[in-house]
Amino acid sequence: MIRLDRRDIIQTLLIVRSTPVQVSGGDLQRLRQQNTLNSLRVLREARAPLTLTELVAQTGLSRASVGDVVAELQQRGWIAEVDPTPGTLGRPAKRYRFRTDVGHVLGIDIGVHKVLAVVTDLAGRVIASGRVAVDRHTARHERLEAVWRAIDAALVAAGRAASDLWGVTAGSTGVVNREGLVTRVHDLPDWAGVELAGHLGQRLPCPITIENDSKLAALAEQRLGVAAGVQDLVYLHVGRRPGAALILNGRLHHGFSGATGEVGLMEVTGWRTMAGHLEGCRAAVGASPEEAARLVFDAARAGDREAQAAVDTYAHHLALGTAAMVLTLDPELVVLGGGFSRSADVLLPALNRALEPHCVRVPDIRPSTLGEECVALGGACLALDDVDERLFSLEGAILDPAAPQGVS
Amino acid sequence: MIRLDRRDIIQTLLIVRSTPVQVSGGDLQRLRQQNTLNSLRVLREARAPLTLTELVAQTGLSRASVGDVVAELQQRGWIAEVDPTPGTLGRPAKRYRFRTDVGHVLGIDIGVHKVLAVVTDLAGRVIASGRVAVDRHTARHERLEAVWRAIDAALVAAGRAASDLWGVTAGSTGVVNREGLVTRVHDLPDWAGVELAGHLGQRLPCPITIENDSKLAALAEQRLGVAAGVQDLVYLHVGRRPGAALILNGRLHHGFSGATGEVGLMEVTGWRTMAGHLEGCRAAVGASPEEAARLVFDAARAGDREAQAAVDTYAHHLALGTAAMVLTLDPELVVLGGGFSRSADVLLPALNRALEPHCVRVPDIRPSTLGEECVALGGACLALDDVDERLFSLEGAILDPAAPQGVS
DNA sequence: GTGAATATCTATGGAGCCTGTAATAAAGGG
DNA sequence: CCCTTTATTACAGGCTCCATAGATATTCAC
Repeated sequence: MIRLDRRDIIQTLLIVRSTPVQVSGGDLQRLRQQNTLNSLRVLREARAPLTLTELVAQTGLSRASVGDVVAELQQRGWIAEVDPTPGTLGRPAKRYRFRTDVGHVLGIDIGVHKVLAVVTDLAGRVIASGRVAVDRHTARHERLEAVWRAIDAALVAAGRAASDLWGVTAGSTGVVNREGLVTRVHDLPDWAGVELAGHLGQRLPCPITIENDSKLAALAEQRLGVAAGVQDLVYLHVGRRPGAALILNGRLHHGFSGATGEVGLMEVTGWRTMAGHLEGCRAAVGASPEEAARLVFDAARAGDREAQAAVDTYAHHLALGTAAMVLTLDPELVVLGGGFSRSADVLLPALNRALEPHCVRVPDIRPSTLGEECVALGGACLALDDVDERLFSLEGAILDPAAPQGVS
Repeated sequence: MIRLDRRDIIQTLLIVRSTPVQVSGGDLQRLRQQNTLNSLRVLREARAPLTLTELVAQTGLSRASVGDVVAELQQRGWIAEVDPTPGTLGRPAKRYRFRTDVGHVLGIDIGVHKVLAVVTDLAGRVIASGRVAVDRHTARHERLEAVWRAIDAALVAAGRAASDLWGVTAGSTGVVNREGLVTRVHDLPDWAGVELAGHLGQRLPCPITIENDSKLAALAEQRLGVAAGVQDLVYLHVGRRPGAALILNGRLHHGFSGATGEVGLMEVTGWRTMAGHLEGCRAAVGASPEEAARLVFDAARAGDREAQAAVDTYAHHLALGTAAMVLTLDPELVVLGGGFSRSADVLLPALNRALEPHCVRVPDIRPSTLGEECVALGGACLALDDVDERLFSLEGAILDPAAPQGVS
């Protein structure tokens, strides 16, 4: 993850405070700015366009002030007037809505088999996407070329230019450190050390964040998927090489060097070799490694005893690493994502049974509801988080939607 | 973790919240309140008393406004004037300091062998403490009685009454859930299910929080001890029954049911029985279980091969559980606390060696610098955090130090 | 000891923002 | 066409902040 913000550590005589000093009072114009941003936020989070009266109720300001604020927001282009709804008693009130189309963000999934770029508006709605197929043997420069093709396709389909983007987040396999550098990769031999942020920055004039793909998938599930609103969760990527990502206290946990959720590196868990139990099954004979697992899950579902035993063995090993994380973190929820989660109807009960003996309280386990776009969507979520922070912080407030890139 | 505040409950019954959305702008008086709190915070976190000019520089307000604000704060009793420092050029400026003595908090450690209560001022300085010895066989009501004796002793020594307390946090062994109930205890047979918050609330008219003891120790290390300022850390309680607590993103991680850091429950780690490797040593023959470990560490330090092997075995098991947490969370630091940490000179290198093969990056490991008061100190820290939140949030701002319990 | 230099404090005027109230405008129903 | 209901507009009043200028207190140089 890039964008290292080093908060000052304020020391009192004895105590190191957890909350840094933030100056947020001040000028009268500051107050107006705060009220403006507050109104904008209320409008942004409302499901439907709001009338001034509704806005008055929700912001606590007087009608006159809200009127002023709304006029300024409209003039600056942040909000738009909507046709008043007829059929109400009395004089119909003007309605205003947040203009979700004044800015866009880009989420990119740079995977082993595909590159996917999605363009969303400020509400997180997907406007368009671009997809380019690659494979394990695609060289680094070709993969980077594919990234640009996917981005261009998505932008063209969305009818937008790179200058319309307010933020970009790309997800990559491998460990991504605080500086946005990909430090360790298993799947792609020449991918380690790639300078993604710098590369993308050559043509994308906005803040760029690089993050691990599983982490972005976890974020997507927490924002848009099956874990909506859950504060503490473990995202389990189940596939040939399982992995994990954590949402703690509602935020993505990045770790000191980016290497979180790597419990599978411990030999006792058997995560490195556990897929072999599935591939060695009779039900998988002759199939490619990618297809083997699905065949075995299908066979297990159909009642094949050997396949069921293989699934149980796989689940047993998966449970070892999962239990370590669950016992450490006591999350509310475990989300099953990744390729094998499509066979969650077979895998989930097996995992539940295997976790039982280890855990004090087996958390709720749910299969992912997002498809293979989850990483790109999570990238868009993270970029939108960043936009939000810039937009609603008084310090770096974006006053004019025309030039949002000007951070701080 | 609980926050018992009867006034809160009454208000909730009476007041129907009109605005679900959090409002933070608003009135002109609100702006003044914000500026006042801001100035108070700057004064509170300054190392030395400040002049008006310095305050002007740090708050960004004009001299006139700061003058007003300071006059009000002084009149309300939050700050005090200090004798001007002579020897400066020009007219000497008045200096003001935050009055750390207007409020106090209480941190309580309800342990197996002792009950310790510390009274601190608002800067976290320990004013007085009270200590009562108990043991494993002390019955529940006797232990609760001991808690009151420790509290009373600390209050008497501090020259304060219960009504002077702005917050109380008690640390207890066992798992403490979100409601503040002690749900699972190993050491004390009749302690599970004790209603600590309700019990303490009978005579302490302020917000009361109950938390697990290791968690409070971790917090103390992050605020006052060896981990000052570290955002992500694993606190390892090494003793006959090892445990762990986590600070993530600068905050105590409580977990969904409070059972975090329980990786030792997995049989493969061997945490439940690993102390036996030390106690079985020749160096420990005849010693009580409490003393055995220290004797073995001493022998290992002196060169006893058998003792060194026992320490290595202990460290090997400790490393298994620690590696699971480190690989999961990728913390910046691991803090060694608990009884055995006094022999950190022997244990720490052994643990480091044992972690090496498991971890990608072995985090920094440091022994605790706080003594056995760490749990009570951590309690005071948590209570102070809560005071801070009430003090500096606009919603529940404490306007008058005379009656701080009245939140909002 | 006296005056210059420096920095703080005190007081006043002006501007901006929010609030509340009264008057005006716009729709639907009878 | 008039009445009811609701939204908008206009204006006075109060509060807070800022800028400026003059008064005050201390140190330093001679």
